[in-house]
Amino acid sequence: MAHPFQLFNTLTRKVENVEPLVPGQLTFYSCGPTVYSFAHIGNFRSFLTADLLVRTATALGYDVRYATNITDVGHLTEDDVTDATGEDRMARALRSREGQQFANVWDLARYYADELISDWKHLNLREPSVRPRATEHMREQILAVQELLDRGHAYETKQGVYFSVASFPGYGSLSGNLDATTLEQSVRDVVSDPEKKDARDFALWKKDDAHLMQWYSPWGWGFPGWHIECSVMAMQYLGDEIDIHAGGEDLIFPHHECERAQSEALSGKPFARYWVHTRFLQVEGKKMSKRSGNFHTVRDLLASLEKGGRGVDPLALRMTLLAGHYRKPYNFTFDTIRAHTRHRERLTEALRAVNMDPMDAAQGAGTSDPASMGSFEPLYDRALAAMSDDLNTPEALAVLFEGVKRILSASPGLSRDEQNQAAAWLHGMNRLLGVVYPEHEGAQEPSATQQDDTHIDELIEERQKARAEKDFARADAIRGELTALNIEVMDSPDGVRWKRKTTF
RNA sequence: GGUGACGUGGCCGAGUGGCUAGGCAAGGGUCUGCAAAACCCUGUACGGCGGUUCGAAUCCGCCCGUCACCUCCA
Repeated sequence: MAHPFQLFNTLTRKVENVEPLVPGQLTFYSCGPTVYSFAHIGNFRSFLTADLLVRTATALGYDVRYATNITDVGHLTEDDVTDATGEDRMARALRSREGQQFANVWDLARYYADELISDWKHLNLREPSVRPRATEHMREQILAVQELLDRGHAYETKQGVYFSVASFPGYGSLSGNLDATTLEQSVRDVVSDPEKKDARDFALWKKDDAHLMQWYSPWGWGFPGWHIECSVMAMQYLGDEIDIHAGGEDLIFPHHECERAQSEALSGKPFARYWVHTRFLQVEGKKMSKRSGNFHTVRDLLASLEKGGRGVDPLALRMTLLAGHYRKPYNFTFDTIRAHTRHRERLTEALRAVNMDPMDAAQGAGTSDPASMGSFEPLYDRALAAMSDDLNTPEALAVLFEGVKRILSASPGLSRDEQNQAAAWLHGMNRLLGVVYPEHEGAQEPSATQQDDTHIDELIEERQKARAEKDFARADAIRGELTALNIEVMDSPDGVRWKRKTTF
Protein backbone atom coordinates (compact mmCIF):
# COMPACT_ATOMS: atom_id res chain seq x y z
CA MET A 1 0.00 0.00 0.00
CA ALA A 2 1.27 3.36 -1.02
CA HIS A 3 0.24 5.08 2.17
CA PRO A 4 -0.57 3.81 5.64
CA PHE A 5 -4.26 4.29 6.32
CA GLN A 6 -4.62 6.29 9.51
CA LEU A 7 -7.74 7.12 11.46
CA PHE A 8 -8.50 8.69 14.79
CA ASN A 9 -9.81 5.98 17.08
CA THR A 10 -12.28 7.20 19.68
CA LEU A 11 -11.49 4.17 21.80
CA THR A 12 -7.82 5.06 22.20
CA ARG A 13 -8.14 8.80 21.49
CA LYS A 14 -5.25 8.58 19.07
CA VAL A 15 -4.62 8.57 15.36
CA GLU A 16 -3.70 4.98 14.56
CA ASN A 17 -2.63 2.88 11.60
CA VAL A 18 -5.57 0.82 10.45
CA GLU A 19 -4.63 -2.83 10.68
CA PRO A 20 -7.57 -4.98 9.67
CA LEU A 21 -8.23 -8.36 11.20
CA VAL A 22 -7.68 -10.02 7.83
CA PRO A 23 -4.90 -8.24 5.88
CA GLY A 24 -6.20 -6.61 2.72
CA GLN A 25 -9.82 -6.84 3.80
CA LEU A 26 -11.83 -4.29 5.70
CA THR A 27 -15.18 -4.75 7.41
CA PHE A 28 -16.98 -1.53 8.13
CA TYR A 29 -20.28 -0.71 9.80
CA SER A 30 -21.72 2.78 9.73
CA CYS A 31 -24.78 3.68 11.80
CA GLY A 32 -27.65 4.93 9.69
CA PRO A 33 -30.56 7.10 10.73
CA THR A 34 -34.00 6.48 12.13
CA VAL A 35 -36.28 7.12 9.19
CA TYR A 36 -39.00 9.22 10.72
CA SER A 37 -38.37 12.30 8.57
CA PHE A 38 -36.29 13.63 5.67
CA ALA A 39 -32.55 13.40 6.20
CA HIS A 40 -30.79 16.69 6.98
CA ILE A 41 -27.30 17.90 6.16
CA GLY A 42 -26.06 16.85 9.58
CA ASN A 43 -27.06 13.26 8.90
CA PHE A 44 -25.23 13.43 5.64
CA ARG A 45 -22.07 14.89 7.07
CA SER A 46 -21.74 11.66 8.98
CA PHE A 47 -22.75 9.40 6.06
CA LEU A 48 -20.25 11.26 3.95
CA THR A 49 -17.46 10.44 6.38
CA ALA A 50 -18.39 6.78 5.96
CA ASP A 51 -18.46 7.18 2.19
CA LEU A 52 -15.03 8.80 2.10
CA LEU A 53 -13.64 6.15 4.38
CA VAL A 54 -14.85 3.46 1.98
CA ARG A 55 -13.52 5.32 -1.07
CA THR A 56 -10.13 5.85 0.51
CA ALA A 57 -9.81 2.26 1.70
CA THR A 58 -10.82 1.03 -1.75
CA ALA A 59 -8.32 3.33 -3.44
CA LEU A 60 -5.64 1.97 -1.12
CA GLY A 61 -6.45 -1.52 -2.35
CA TYR A 62 -8.55 -2.89 0.48
CA ASP A 63 -11.39 -5.21 -0.28
CA VAL A 64 -14.10 -3.38 1.68
CA ARG A 65 -17.30 -4.88 3.01
CA TYR A 66 -19.51 -1.99 4.02
CA ALA A 67 -22.77 -2.25 5.92
CA THR A 68 -25.00 0.63 6.89
CA ASN A 69 -28.37 0.16 8.48
CA ILE A 70 -31.75 1.77 8.32
CA THR A 71 -33.48 2.08 11.66
CA ASP A 72 -37.14 1.71 10.85
CA VAL A 73 -38.33 1.00 14.35
CA GLY A 74 -39.50 3.98 16.34
CA HIS A 75 -37.65 3.85 19.59
CA LEU A 76 -38.63 5.76 22.62
CA THR A 77 -37.41 9.29 22.84
CA GLU A 78 -36.15 8.37 26.27
CA ASP A 79 -34.85 4.88 26.47
CA ASP A 80 -35.67 4.28 30.10
CA VAL A 81 -38.92 6.05 30.38
CA THR A 82 -41.92 3.81 30.53
CA ASP A 83 -44.67 6.29 31.18
CA ALA A 84 -46.68 8.16 28.59
CA THR A 85 -44.15 10.95 28.11
CA GLY A 86 -41.60 8.60 26.58
CA GLU A 87 -43.14 8.84 23.18
CA ASP A 88 -42.02 6.98 20.13
CA ARG A 89 -40.45 9.25 17.48
CA MET A 90 -42.27 7.56 14.66
CA ALA A 91 -45.60 7.72 16.42
CA ARG A 92 -45.03 11.42 16.88
CA ALA A 93 -44.07 11.85 13.23
CA LEU A 94 -47.24 10.05 12.20
CA ARG A 95 -49.36 12.52 14.11
CA SER A 96 -47.59 15.53 12.60
CA ARG A 97 -49.17 17.38 9.70
CA GLU A 98 -46.77 15.90 7.22
CA GLY A 99 -47.26 12.42 8.65
CA GLN A 100 -50.99 12.33 8.15
CA GLN A 101 -50.57 11.16 4.58
CA PHE A 102 -49.38 7.78 5.83
CA ALA A 103 -51.72 4.94 6.72
CA ASN A 104 -49.45 3.72 9.50
CA VAL A 105 -45.91 3.84 10.84
CA TRP A 106 -44.78 1.11 8.49
CA ASP A 107 -45.72 3.20 5.49
CA LEU A 108 -44.10 6.23 7.00
CA ALA A 109 -40.85 4.36 7.61
CA ARG A 110 -40.84 2.94 4.09
CA TYR A 111 -41.40 6.36 2.54
CA TYR A 112 -38.60 8.08 4.41
CA ALA A 113 -36.25 5.17 3.83
CA ASP A 114 -36.80 5.55 0.07
CA GLU A 115 -36.24 9.29 0.30
CA LEU A 116 -33.04 8.69 2.23
CA ILE A 117 -31.70 6.49 -0.55
CA SER A 118 -32.69 9.09 -3.13
CA ASP A 119 -30.74 11.81 -1.28
CA TRP A 120 -27.92 9.32 -0.90
CA LYS A 121 -27.63 8.98 -4.67
CA HIS A 122 -27.90 12.69 -5.36
CA LEU A 123 -24.94 13.27 -3.10
CA ASN A 124 -22.88 10.63 -4.89
CA LEU A 125 -22.61 8.30 -1.93
CA ARG A 126 -21.49 4.79 -2.71
CA GLU A 127 -24.02 2.06 -2.27
CA PRO A 128 -23.14 -0.15 0.71
CA SER A 129 -22.46 -3.84 0.31
CA VAL A 130 -25.55 -4.41 2.40
CA ARG A 131 -28.17 -2.10 3.85
CA PRO A 132 -30.01 -4.04 6.55
CA ARG A 133 -33.18 -2.84 8.26
CA ALA A 134 -34.05 -3.29 11.89
CA THR A 135 -37.58 -4.57 11.23
CA GLU A 136 -36.20 -7.32 9.03
CA HIS A 137 -33.95 -8.62 11.77
CA MET A 138 -36.41 -9.02 14.59
CA ARG A 139 -35.88 -12.73 15.06
CA GLU A 140 -32.12 -12.20 15.37
CA GLN A 141 -32.62 -9.44 17.90
CA ILE A 142 -34.91 -11.58 20.03
CA LEU A 143 -32.41 -14.42 19.90
CA ALA A 144 -29.62 -12.07 20.95
CA VAL A 145 -31.61 -10.82 23.92
CA GLN A 146 -32.34 -14.39 24.94
CA GLU A 147 -28.65 -15.23 24.63
CA LEU A 148 -27.73 -12.32 26.89
CA LEU A 149 -30.26 -13.52 29.45
CA ASP A 150 -28.84 -17.04 29.26
CA ARG A 151 -25.34 -15.77 29.78
CA GLY A 152 -26.31 -13.76 32.82
CA HIS A 153 -25.72 -10.36 31.18
CA ALA A 154 -29.39 -9.41 31.26
CA TYR A 155 -32.45 -9.71 33.45
CA GLU A 156 -36.19 -9.37 33.07
CA THR A 157 -38.57 -7.10 34.96
CA LYS A 158 -42.30 -6.54 34.66
CA GLN A 159 -41.60 -3.81 32.11
CA GLY A 160 -38.80 -5.21 30.03
CA VAL A 161 -35.44 -6.86 29.66
CA TYR A 162 -32.32 -4.92 30.59
CA PHE A 163 -28.63 -5.32 30.00
CA SER A 164 -26.73 -5.47 33.25
CA VAL A 165 -23.91 -2.97 32.99
CA ALA A 166 -22.27 -4.34 36.12
CA SER A 167 -21.76 -7.65 34.29
CA PHE A 168 -19.55 -6.02 31.68
CA PRO A 169 -16.40 -4.48 33.19
CA GLY A 170 -15.40 -2.59 30.05
CA TYR A 171 -18.53 -0.45 30.06
CA GLY A 172 -17.65 3.23 29.80
CA SER A 173 -14.25 2.91 28.20
CA LEU A 174 -15.40 4.12 24.77
CA SER A 175 -17.15 7.28 25.92
CA GLY A 176 -15.13 7.93 29.05
CA ASN A 177 -18.33 7.84 31.05
CA LEU A 178 -16.80 5.66 33.71
CA ASP A 179 -18.28 7.32 36.71
CA ALA A 180 -21.37 5.47 37.84
CA THR A 181 -22.47 8.29 40.12
CA THR A 182 -22.54 10.85 37.34
CA LEU A 183 -24.56 8.52 35.18
CA GLU A 184 -26.91 7.80 38.01
CA GLN A 185 -27.44 11.47 38.64
CA SER A 186 -28.10 12.29 35.05
CA VAL A 187 -30.91 9.76 34.80
CA ARG A 188 -32.35 10.57 38.19
CA ASP A 189 -35.00 12.99 37.06
CA VAL A 190 -36.53 10.78 34.39
CA VAL A 191 -39.08 8.21 35.40
CA SER A 192 -37.52 4.79 35.17
CA ASP A 193 -38.39 1.23 35.87
CA PRO A 194 -38.21 0.85 39.67
CA GLU A 195 -37.14 -2.75 39.22
CA LYS A 196 -33.99 -1.79 37.35
CA LYS A 197 -30.98 -2.99 39.30
CA ASP A 198 -28.61 -0.25 38.25
CA ALA A 199 -29.43 3.18 36.87
CA ARG A 200 -26.98 2.59 34.04
CA ASP A 201 -28.73 -0.55 32.79
CA PHE A 202 -30.35 -0.06 29.41
CA ALA A 203 -33.28 -1.70 27.67
CA LEU A 204 -32.85 -4.71 25.41
CA TRP A 205 -36.56 -5.31 25.09
CA LYS A 206 -39.51 -3.19 26.06
CA LYS A 207 -42.79 -4.87 26.93
CA ASP A 208 -45.58 -2.82 25.41
CA ASP A 209 -48.71 -4.17 23.80
CA ALA A 210 -49.92 -0.70 22.90
CA HIS A 211 -46.89 0.30 20.81
CA LEU A 212 -47.55 1.01 17.13
CA MET A 213 -44.84 -1.44 16.11
CA GLN A 214 -44.77 -4.58 18.16
CA TRP A 215 -43.56 -8.13 17.89
CA TYR A 216 -44.15 -11.25 19.89
CA SER A 217 -41.27 -12.45 22.01
CA PRO A 218 -40.59 -14.85 24.89
CA TRP A 219 -41.42 -11.83 27.07
CA GLY A 220 -44.72 -11.09 25.38
CA TRP A 221 -45.62 -8.30 22.94
CA GLY A 222 -43.22 -5.43 22.67
CA PHE A 223 -40.28 -4.03 20.75
CA PRO A 224 -36.49 -4.16 20.91
CA GLY A 225 -34.21 -1.66 22.62
CA TRP A 226 -32.49 0.86 20.40
CA HIS A 227 -28.96 -0.52 20.61
CA ILE A 228 -29.46 -4.22 19.98
CA GLU A 229 -30.28 -3.90 16.28
CA CYS A 230 -26.84 -2.62 15.34
CA SER A 231 -25.04 -5.30 17.34
CA VAL A 232 -27.08 -7.98 15.66
CA MET A 233 -26.84 -6.66 12.11
CA ALA A 234 -23.15 -5.82 12.30
CA MET A 235 -22.36 -9.29 13.59
CA GLN A 236 -24.61 -11.00 11.09
CA TYR A 237 -23.17 -9.31 8.01
CA LEU A 238 -19.61 -8.56 9.04
CA GLY A 239 -18.76 -11.08 11.74
CA ASP A 240 -18.23 -11.01 15.50
CA GLU A 241 -15.18 -8.81 15.16
CA ILE A 242 -15.35 -5.89 12.77
CA ASP A 243 -12.62 -3.52 11.77
CA ILE A 244 -14.24 -0.09 11.78
CA HIS A 245 -17.45 1.21 13.24
CA ALA A 246 -18.60 4.76 12.54
CA GLY A 247 -21.33 7.23 13.33
CA GLY A 248 -22.09 10.73 14.53
CA GLU A 249 -20.43 11.95 17.70
CA ASP A 250 -23.70 11.80 19.58
CA LEU A 251 -23.67 8.04 19.16
CA ILE A 252 -20.52 7.60 21.24
CA PHE A 253 -22.77 7.59 24.26
CA PRO A 254 -25.06 5.87 24.87
CA HIS A 255 -25.54 4.04 21.57
CA HIS A 256 -22.06 2.80 20.76
CA GLU A 257 -21.12 2.25 24.37
CA CYS A 258 -24.14 -0.01 24.79
CA GLU A 259 -23.70 -1.68 21.43
CA ARG A 260 -20.15 -2.56 22.28
CA ALA A 261 -21.06 -3.94 25.70
CA GLN A 262 -23.82 -6.14 24.27
CA SER A 263 -21.78 -7.39 21.35
CA GLU A 264 -18.75 -8.28 23.42
CA ALA A 265 -20.93 -9.90 26.07
CA LEU A 266 -22.44 -12.01 23.28
CA SER A 267 -19.30 -13.04 21.43
CA GLY A 268 -16.62 -12.78 24.09
CA LYS A 269 -14.46 -11.04 21.47
CA PRO A 270 -13.53 -7.41 20.87
CA PHE A 271 -16.34 -5.94 18.76
CA ALA A 272 -14.83 -3.15 16.68
CA ARG A 273 -11.15 -2.35 16.41
CA TYR A 274 -11.53 1.30 15.37
CA TRP A 275 -14.32 3.70 16.22
CA VAL A 276 -14.75 6.73 13.99
CA HIS A 277 -17.05 9.59 14.96
CA THR A 278 -18.07 12.64 12.95
CA ARG A 279 -18.57 15.93 14.76
CA PHE A 280 -21.81 17.78 14.51
CA LEU A 281 -21.82 20.67 12.13
CA GLN A 282 -23.10 24.10 12.90
CA VAL A 283 -25.16 26.17 10.52
CA GLU A 284 -24.48 29.88 10.25
CA GLY A 285 -22.56 29.67 13.51
CA LYS A 286 -25.26 28.04 15.55
CA LYS A 287 -26.41 24.58 16.39
CA MET A 288 -28.77 23.43 13.69
CA SER A 289 -32.33 23.35 14.94
CA LYS A 290 -35.78 24.03 13.63
CA ARG A 291 -36.23 26.69 16.27
CA SER A 292 -33.20 28.68 15.07
CA GLY A 293 -34.46 28.54 11.51
CA ASN A 294 -31.19 27.05 10.31
CA PHE A 295 -32.40 23.51 9.84
CA HIS A 296 -31.78 22.19 6.34
CA THR A 297 -32.83 18.92 4.81
CA VAL A 298 -30.94 17.70 1.79
CA ARG A 299 -34.07 17.68 -0.32
CA ASP A 300 -34.88 21.32 0.52
CA LEU A 301 -31.45 22.47 -0.52
CA LEU A 302 -31.46 20.48 -3.75
CA ALA A 303 -35.02 21.14 -4.86
CA SER A 304 -35.54 23.81 -7.48
CA LEU A 305 -36.67 27.30 -6.62
CA GLU A 306 -40.00 26.67 -8.33
CA LYS A 307 -40.57 23.81 -5.92
CA GLY A 308 -39.66 25.91 -2.93
CA GLY A 309 -36.11 24.62 -2.65
CA ARG A 310 -32.78 26.43 -2.85
CA GLY A 311 -31.62 24.93 -6.13
CA VAL A 312 -28.21 23.88 -4.85
CA ASP A 313 -26.14 21.69 -7.14
CA PRO A 314 -25.95 18.27 -5.41
CA LEU A 315 -22.22 17.91 -5.84
CA ALA A 316 -21.66 21.48 -4.64
CA LEU A 317 -23.51 20.46 -1.51
CA ARG A 318 -21.36 17.37 -1.22
CA MET A 319 -18.23 19.47 -1.63
CA THR A 320 -19.44 21.95 0.94
CA LEU A 321 -19.97 19.15 3.42
CA LEU A 322 -16.53 17.72 2.89
CA ALA A 323 -14.72 21.06 2.88
CA GLY A 324 -14.24 20.73 6.62
CA HIS A 325 -12.39 17.96 8.41
CA TYR A 326 -14.87 15.47 9.90
CA ARG A 327 -13.40 15.73 13.39
CA LYS A 328 -13.33 19.51 13.62
CA PRO A 329 -16.18 21.88 14.29
CA TYR A 330 -17.49 22.97 10.93
CA ASN A 331 -19.64 25.95 10.21
CA PHE A 332 -21.97 25.28 7.30
CA THR A 333 -23.01 28.53 5.61
CA PHE A 334 -24.56 29.67 2.37
CA ASP A 335 -21.37 31.60 1.67
CA THR A 336 -19.56 28.29 1.66
CA ILE A 337 -22.13 26.68 -0.64
CA ARG A 338 -21.69 29.63 -3.00
CA ALA A 339 -17.93 29.16 -3.03
CA HIS A 340 -18.28 25.49 -3.81
CA THR A 341 -20.84 26.11 -6.50
CA ARG A 342 -18.07 28.09 -8.17
CA HIS A 343 -15.69 25.19 -7.74
CA ARG A 344 -18.19 22.92 -9.42
CA GLU A 345 -18.29 25.29 -12.40
CA ARG A 346 -14.52 25.23 -12.66
CA LEU A 347 -14.57 21.47 -12.47
CA THR A 348 -17.06 21.43 -15.31
CA GLU A 349 -14.76 23.72 -17.31
CA ALA A 350 -11.91 21.34 -16.67
CA LEU A 351 -13.94 18.36 -17.87
CA ARG A 352 -14.73 20.29 -21.02
CA ALA A 353 -11.08 21.17 -21.49
CA VAL A 354 -10.13 17.51 -21.54
CA ASN A 355 -13.02 16.68 -23.85
CA MET A 356 -15.17 14.88 -21.36
CA ASP A 357 -18.85 15.57 -21.49
CA PRO A 358 -19.56 16.61 -17.93
CA MET A 359 -23.01 15.08 -18.03
CA ASP A 360 -21.94 11.60 -18.93
CA ALA A 361 -18.40 11.49 -17.77
CA ALA A 362 -19.35 8.40 -15.80
CA GLN A 363 -20.15 6.49 -18.98
CA GLY A 364 -16.89 7.38 -20.61
CA ALA A 365 -15.06 6.39 -17.45
CA GLY A 366 -11.78 5.51 -19.05
CA THR A 367 -8.88 4.18 -17.17
CA SER A 368 -7.96 5.91 -13.95
CA ASP A 369 -5.01 3.79 -13.05
CA PRO A 370 -2.35 6.16 -11.65
CA ALA A 371 0.12 4.90 -14.23
CA SER A 372 -1.99 6.39 -17.02
CA MET A 373 -2.11 9.82 -15.39
CA GLY A 374 1.33 10.76 -16.57
CA SER A 375 2.50 13.97 -14.98
CA PHE A 376 -0.74 14.14 -13.00
CA GLU A 377 0.17 11.10 -10.96
CA PRO A 378 1.92 13.08 -8.19
CA LEU A 379 -1.25 15.12 -7.76
CA TYR A 380 -3.28 11.96 -7.34
CA ASP A 381 -0.74 10.62 -4.94
CA ARG A 382 -0.91 13.73 -2.79
CA ALA A 383 -4.69 13.54 -2.64
CA LEU A 384 -4.59 9.88 -1.67
CA ALA A 385 -1.96 10.62 0.97
CA ALA A 386 -4.18 13.37 2.40
CA MET A 387 -7.20 11.09 2.53
CA SER A 388 -5.16 8.29 4.07
CA ASP A 389 -4.16 10.68 6.81
CA ASP A 390 -7.36 10.56 8.83
CA LEU A 391 -9.48 11.67 5.86
CA ASN A 392 -7.96 15.10 5.36
CA THR A 393 -10.58 16.28 2.89
CA PRO A 394 -9.63 20.00 2.87
CA GLU A 395 -6.12 19.07 1.80
CA ALA A 396 -7.42 16.66 -0.84
CA LEU A 397 -9.73 19.35 -2.22
CA ALA A 398 -6.83 21.79 -2.39
CA VAL A 399 -4.98 19.26 -4.54
CA LEU A 400 -8.04 18.90 -6.74
CA PHE A 401 -8.21 22.66 -7.28
CA GLU A 402 -4.52 22.79 -8.06
CA GLY A 403 -4.95 20.20 -10.79
CA VAL A 404 -7.99 21.98 -12.18
CA LYS A 405 -6.02 25.19 -12.35
CA ARG A 406 -3.24 23.39 -14.13
CA ILE A 407 -5.62 21.97 -16.71
CA LEU A 408 -7.33 25.31 -17.31
CA SER A 409 -4.11 27.31 -17.61
CA ALA A 410 -2.80 24.90 -20.23
CA SER A 411 -6.01 24.81 -22.21
CA PRO A 412 -6.65 25.30 -25.00
CA GLY A 413 -3.52 23.79 -26.40
CA LEU A 414 -3.50 20.48 -24.59
CA SER A 415 -2.29 17.60 -26.71
CA ARG A 416 -4.48 14.55 -27.11
CA ASP A 417 -2.13 12.69 -24.79
CA GLU A 418 -2.23 15.38 -22.14
CA GLN A 419 -6.00 15.43 -22.30
CA ASN A 420 -6.12 11.70 -21.70
CA GLN A 421 -3.80 11.94 -18.75
CA ALA A 422 -5.81 14.76 -17.23
CA ALA A 423 -9.02 12.83 -17.84
CA ALA A 424 -7.62 9.75 -16.14
CA TRP A 425 -6.64 11.93 -13.22
CA LEU A 426 -10.11 13.46 -12.97
CA HIS A 427 -11.64 9.99 -12.98
CA GLY A 428 -9.28 8.93 -10.24
CA MET A 429 -10.05 12.02 -8.18
CA ASN A 430 -13.76 11.40 -8.60
CA ARG A 431 -13.42 7.84 -7.40
CA LEU A 432 -11.65 9.19 -4.35
CA LEU A 433 -13.77 12.26 -3.58
CA GLY A 434 -16.93 11.93 -5.64
CA VAL A 435 -17.25 15.61 -6.44
CA VAL A 436 -16.21 15.78 -10.10
CA TYR A 437 -19.24 14.20 -11.78
CA PRO A 438 -22.27 12.17 -10.70
CA GLU A 439 -21.80 8.43 -10.41
CA HIS A 440 -25.42 7.42 -10.21
CA GLU A 441 -27.78 7.29 -13.13
CA GLY A 442 -30.17 10.24 -13.07
CA ALA A 443 -28.64 11.78 -9.97
CA GLN A 444 -27.83 15.10 -11.62
CA GLU A 445 -29.88 18.25 -11.52
CA PRO A 446 -33.03 17.22 -9.71
CA SER A 447 -34.00 20.86 -9.97
CA ALA A 448 -34.16 21.08 -13.75
CA THR A 449 -37.35 20.28 -15.54
CA GLN A 450 -37.79 19.51 -19.19
CA GLN A 451 -40.35 22.24 -19.69
CA ASP A 452 -38.21 25.07 -18.43
CA ASP A 453 -35.39 23.97 -20.64
CA THR A 454 -37.47 24.00 -23.79
CA HIS A 455 -38.54 27.56 -23.20
CA ILE A 456 -35.00 28.64 -22.47
CA ASP A 457 -33.63 26.89 -25.51
CA GLU A 458 -36.13 28.78 -27.66
CA LEU A 459 -34.99 32.11 -26.29
CA ILE A 460 -31.37 31.17 -26.81
CA GLU A 461 -32.14 30.18 -30.38
CA GLU A 462 -33.83 33.50 -31.02
CA ARG A 463 -30.93 35.40 -29.57
CA GLN A 464 -28.48 33.51 -31.73
CA LYS A 465 -30.46 34.49 -34.79
CA ALA A 466 -30.40 38.13 -33.76
CA ARG A 467 -26.67 37.94 -33.19
CA ALA A 468 -26.10 36.40 -36.60
CA GLU A 469 -27.99 39.33 -38.10
CA LYS A 470 -25.91 41.70 -35.96
CA ASP A 471 -29.09 42.88 -34.28
CA PHE A 472 -27.30 43.34 -30.97
CA ALA A 473 -30.03 45.43 -29.41
CA ARG A 474 -32.42 42.52 -29.86
CA ALA A 475 -29.81 40.03 -28.60
CA ASP A 476 -29.24 42.06 -25.46
CA ALA A 477 -32.95 42.36 -24.85
CA ILE A 478 -33.25 38.60 -24.90
CA ARG A 479 -30.30 38.31 -22.57
CA GLY A 480 -32.21 40.61 -20.25
CA GLU A 481 -35.23 38.38 -20.45
CA LEU A 482 -33.14 35.34 -19.61
CA THR A 483 -31.44 37.16 -16.78
CA ALA A 484 -34.86 37.80 -15.32
CA LEU A 485 -35.37 34.02 -15.41
CA ASN A 486 -32.08 33.62 -13.52
CA ILE A 487 -30.40 32.27 -16.59
CA GLU A 488 -26.92 33.32 -17.50
CA VAL A 489 -25.88 33.03 -21.14
CA MET A 490 -22.30 32.44 -22.16
CA ASP A 491 -21.14 32.79 -25.76
CA SER A 492 -18.11 30.81 -26.70
CA PRO A 493 -16.30 29.81 -29.89
CA ASP A 494 -17.96 26.39 -29.80
CA GLY A 495 -21.49 27.47 -29.17
CA VAL A 496 -23.71 29.02 -26.57
CA ARG A 497 -23.98 27.68 -23.07
CA TRP A 498 -26.25 28.69 -20.25
CA LYS A 499 -26.66 27.96 -16.61
CA ARG A 500 -28.97 28.79 -13.76
CA LYS A 501 -27.62 31.50 -11.57
CA THR A 502 -27.09 30.94 -7.90
CA THR A 503 -29.77 32.77 -6.03
CA PHE A 504 -29.00 32.13 -2.39
C1' G B 1 -20.27 20.28 37.91
C1' G B 2 -17.47 16.18 34.96
C1' U B 3 -15.05 15.04 30.14
C1' G B 4 -13.30 16.47 25.42
C1' A B 5 -12.47 19.51 21.03
C1' C B 6 -11.37 24.04 18.71
C1' G B 7 -9.70 29.53 18.03
C1' U B 8 -5.12 30.94 11.19
C1' G B 9 -5.65 37.08 6.56
C1' G B 10 -12.64 40.25 4.63
C1' C B 11 -14.47 34.80 4.44
C1' C B 12 -13.73 29.17 4.14
C1' G B 13 -9.89 26.30 5.45
C1' A B 14 -4.48 23.16 5.28
C1' G B 15 0.04 23.32 7.88
C1' U B 16 2.06 21.71 13.76
C1' G B 17 9.64 24.29 15.42
C1' G B 18 12.98 27.47 10.24
C1' C B 19 11.45 26.54 3.29
C1' U B 20 5.20 30.69 5.64
C1' A B 21 -0.98 25.39 1.10
C1' G B 22 -5.34 26.04 -1.74
C1' G B 23 -9.80 28.46 -2.65
C1' C B 24 -13.74 32.30 -2.27
C1' A B 25 -14.38 37.47 -2.21
C1' A B 26 -11.72 42.24 -3.76
C1' G B 27 -8.63 45.39 -7.07
C1' G B 28 -5.87 45.75 -11.80
C1' G B 29 -4.98 43.61 -16.73
C1' U B 30 -5.66 40.13 -21.41
C1' C B 31 -9.73 38.24 -24.35
C1' U B 32 -14.91 39.50 -26.00
C1' G B 33 -20.26 43.09 -30.46
C1' C B 34 -21.83 43.16 -25.05
C1' A B 35 -21.47 39.89 -21.04
C1' A B 36 -19.74 35.53 -18.88
C1' A B 37 -16.05 31.89 -18.62
C1' A B 38 -10.86 31.35 -18.78
C1' C B 39 -5.91 33.18 -18.08
C1' C B 40 -2.12 36.67 -15.77
C1' C B 41 -0.85 40.05 -11.68
C1' U B 42 -1.66 42.16 -6.53
C1' G B 43 -2.65 40.94 -1.17
C1' U B 44 1.93 37.80 4.47
C1' A B 45 -2.57 35.84 8.74
C1' C B 46 -2.03 32.58 12.89
C1' G B 47 -7.24 34.74 20.25
C1' G B 48 -4.29 37.29 24.62
C1' C B 49 -0.11 37.24 28.07
C1' G B 50 4.18 34.84 29.67
C1' G B 51 7.97 30.84 28.99
C1' U B 52 11.42 27.21 26.26
C1' U B 53 14.61 27.98 21.79
C1' C B 54 19.55 30.80 17.63
C1' G B 55 14.42 30.65 15.74
C1' A B 56 7.16 29.32 17.42
C1' A B 57 1.17 29.88 14.09
C1' U B 58 3.68 25.16 15.40
C1' C B 59 6.27 23.05 22.13
C1' C B 60 4.93 24.41 27.62
C1' G B 61 1.91 27.33 31.26
C1' C B 62 -1.97 30.61 32.39
C1' C B 63 -6.07 33.52 30.69
C1' C B 64 -10.13 34.73 27.30
C1' G B 65 -13.66 32.96 23.74
C1' U B 66 -16.54 29.22 20.90
C1' C B 67 -18.51 24.36 20.58
C1' A B 68 -19.70 19.39 21.92
C1' C B 69 -20.87 15.06 24.98
C1' C B 70 -22.59 13.55 29.93
C1' U B 71 -30.18 13.59 28.16
C1' C B 72 -33.65 12.20 22.08
C1' C B 73 -30.31 13.78 18.10
C1' A B 74 -25.71 12.36 12.51
